[in-house]
Amino acid sequence: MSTSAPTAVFSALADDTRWRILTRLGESPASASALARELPVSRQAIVKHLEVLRGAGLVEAETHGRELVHHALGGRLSSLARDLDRIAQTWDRRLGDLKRLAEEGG
Amino acid sequence: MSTSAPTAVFSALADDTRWRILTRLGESPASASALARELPVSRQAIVKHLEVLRGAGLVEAETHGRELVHHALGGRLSSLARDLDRIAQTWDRRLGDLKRLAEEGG
DNA sequence: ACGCATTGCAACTCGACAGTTGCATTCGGA
DNA sequence: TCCGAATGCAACTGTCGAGTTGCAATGCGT
Repeated sequence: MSTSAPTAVFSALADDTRWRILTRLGESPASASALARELPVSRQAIVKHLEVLRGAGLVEAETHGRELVHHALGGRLSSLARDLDRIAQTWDRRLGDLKRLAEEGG
Repeated sequence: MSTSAPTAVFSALADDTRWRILTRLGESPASASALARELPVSRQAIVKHLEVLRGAGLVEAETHGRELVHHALGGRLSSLARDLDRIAQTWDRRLGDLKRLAEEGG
């Protein structure tokens, strides 16, 4: 069970440029060079970001002619969403219990 | 609408020590000194992490006697979860559309 | 076959931040 | 009142990662 630390995915999502790339790929697939033309960073920077995103399971690549086309994957994100929601509810429940105890029982 | 970049919250969640602190506070509230006794880092490190977490709306502090007791807040996390799930579904839907187009329509 | 665009590899810079240590301060309890 | 434990502030170190530039290699289209 368990919810081991999702910090790896979080780090992948924690960079602004990387987030722009990721959401951009959510609109439609694109190659590194294409992204470099749209965003204000070098192609190499984009390539590194794509490696990180792919390593985190947020992006998948596919060779298309001589281009490497990347697209965003929702799976990892939605499973993360489920985990977070579960954790959040646990916290709030526990906190509610404590507050109730403090008011009643003292 | 829009879902502006949630990278701020992500950065707050992207550190292992910070994640340990946060989930620990999800179990039960605690002061910085108490956390420093449980975790293998100095109190000052913990304090800085708590500031970051509080800045991200993930933690709230409350003075209790001479102690500053912190507890985890689920709200920010569950709203993030909702956003992520929505985004993920959009990606997968768009990707599905593209795949269908490629197969049918050529 | 040839040229242009694409990808890939490598070295380098620079700033942000996690973590530490030391010291001052404040405040509750015996 | 006095001691111990808690917080707060400040300076410093070291590492990690985002971004750049330059060059080599590969492959599609004409």
